[in-house]
Amino acid sequence: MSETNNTSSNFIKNIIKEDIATGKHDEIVTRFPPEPNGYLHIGHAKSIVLNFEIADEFGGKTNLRFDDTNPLKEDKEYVDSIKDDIEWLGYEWDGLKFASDYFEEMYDRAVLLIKKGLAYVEDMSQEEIREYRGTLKEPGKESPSRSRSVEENLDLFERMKNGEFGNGEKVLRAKIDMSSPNINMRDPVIYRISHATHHNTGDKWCIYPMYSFAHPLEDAIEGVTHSICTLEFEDQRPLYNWVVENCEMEAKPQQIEFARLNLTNTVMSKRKLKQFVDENFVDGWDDPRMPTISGFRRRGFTPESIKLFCREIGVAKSDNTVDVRMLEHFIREDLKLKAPRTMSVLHPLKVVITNYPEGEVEWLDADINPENEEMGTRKIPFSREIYIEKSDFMENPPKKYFRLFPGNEVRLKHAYFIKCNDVIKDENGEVVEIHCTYDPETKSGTGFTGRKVKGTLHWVEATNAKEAEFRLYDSLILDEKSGDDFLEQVNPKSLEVANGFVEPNMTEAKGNDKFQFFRHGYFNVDPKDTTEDKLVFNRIVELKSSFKL
RNA sequence: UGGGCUAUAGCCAAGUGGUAAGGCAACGGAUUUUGAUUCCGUCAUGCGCAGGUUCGAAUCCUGCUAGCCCAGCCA
Repeated sequence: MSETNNTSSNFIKNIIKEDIATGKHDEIVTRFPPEPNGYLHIGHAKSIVLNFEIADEFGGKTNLRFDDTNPLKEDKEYVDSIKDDIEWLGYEWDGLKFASDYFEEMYDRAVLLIKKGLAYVEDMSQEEIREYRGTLKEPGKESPSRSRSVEENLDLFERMKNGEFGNGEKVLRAKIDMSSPNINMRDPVIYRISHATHHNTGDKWCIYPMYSFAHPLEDAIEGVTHSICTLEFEDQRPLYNWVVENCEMEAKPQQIEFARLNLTNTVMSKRKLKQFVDENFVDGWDDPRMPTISGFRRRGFTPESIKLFCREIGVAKSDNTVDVRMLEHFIREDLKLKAPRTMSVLHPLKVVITNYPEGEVEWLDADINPENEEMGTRKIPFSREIYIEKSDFMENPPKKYFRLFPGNEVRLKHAYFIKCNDVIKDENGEVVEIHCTYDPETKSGTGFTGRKVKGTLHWVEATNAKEAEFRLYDSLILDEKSGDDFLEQVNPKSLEVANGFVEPNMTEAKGNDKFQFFRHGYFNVDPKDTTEDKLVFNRIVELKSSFKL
């Protein structure tokens, strides 16, 4: 993966370089630690790219570790989707781990803490614990349970494990400092009782470790050298270090926090995305409008484009909102040389070429990608009747309109010049057909230079055209400044469905094939809804355009 | 004075005492059988603000200001 080394440095790489230079570590170990309670999104991709490529760059390892310490929220379905998404991005993890693999050891470490007088079983209710915790500005109070003997704590904790108590009756707390200015240090809960079936360990356990206790242990057990997480965990770092230290872990992983990704016109929280799914604003977690990895995949984004984007946005500690147009830039960039060019008409308008012989069809040569000649050529039919784009004709055009209008001549891509002579309208005055004449002298490829035209139009020959559905996407969210009422910011026009035509050879297209439709943009064959008789195309991104009507 | 963190262009971001990289966006112009691509050019006398140290400060010091995070038996 040598493509990873062309990006500028960031503060995390600088820390690692320093750690290698000083001999603190010989080998770098990172991990990507998702909780299997939802689908991965583009923000996770930033973390995946960071963790995997940093280890790769410095010759280390990266584990995929599921942080499955809360059976109420987690599910194997998510484990599978997460693995799929990471593989699709093109990364291979070194170890496949589960926090639940370490439940036994975590339990032992908790017992160690109790023996050292650094943890105790709490009798108080959740409400009481909260009251005793104090507030942001006032210190907390010590619980009566805090002074329990080691023996009693040991006994109680074992009975917790054995299922003698119901949910919420007891918790295990670390004994740290109830008056700490950092609330995380005010005797945090490290084990709770939850009589629930775990996707991995079944009913073996009814007590589960909390994140703040489990995570540092998991990292230390795996020998993770740099535990990279997001900014909201910064306040937990003292607790993280406390756990590693007092549980007498051999490895001393270092937690480093970076700012999570925000995108304009996008919501990124799992809660909100889940709401879109549950309330049917979208078609599911992989709806092409969703910022999930699976949504981008179905939309037609390539792994490479997402990785290029993640490398380019950088890694820092300041809150940020990246312009989604930057992501769009990288998919255009990636597909430019890869995607075959083809012509499609999304909103058809029939054109009759009155001086072209009836019943005759000629097959024209067309290059598949003018920027990548190795892709070769294709044949496209041409005849007396074709379809052009509705927006490529105006009866009364404004200045600088280069397309078709009465009396004007334009080029049909790969074919001939045509000139508009007549406009046919229906009873409502709507244009339904255009009559043109063509000039045989102007055939593409013959080197005709007799006269010039300003516009070149795409088109599809009518009798051989294949019907297709086009899904034209716009952002799901109109304005990124959205609070709890973000549903009010939902774009009612995030999806427009058009029914039109594609070239006849497109019948061979398969799910996830990507094309550039001339003058429209890049499209992906929808892998779910495309059938033998109906092609469905998802618009990945439009071509840039300086044209304004 | 609860604690933690952040501040460099419209948006990201490098920069770690030697005179503001790069990308996106935008705007000019050339080429163009995609109003695309490509190419060329423009875009911070300035680094949240105010002082100070220094021959020299985005970088060091002092004091402010603004924004984000923290009171789950979630992660």
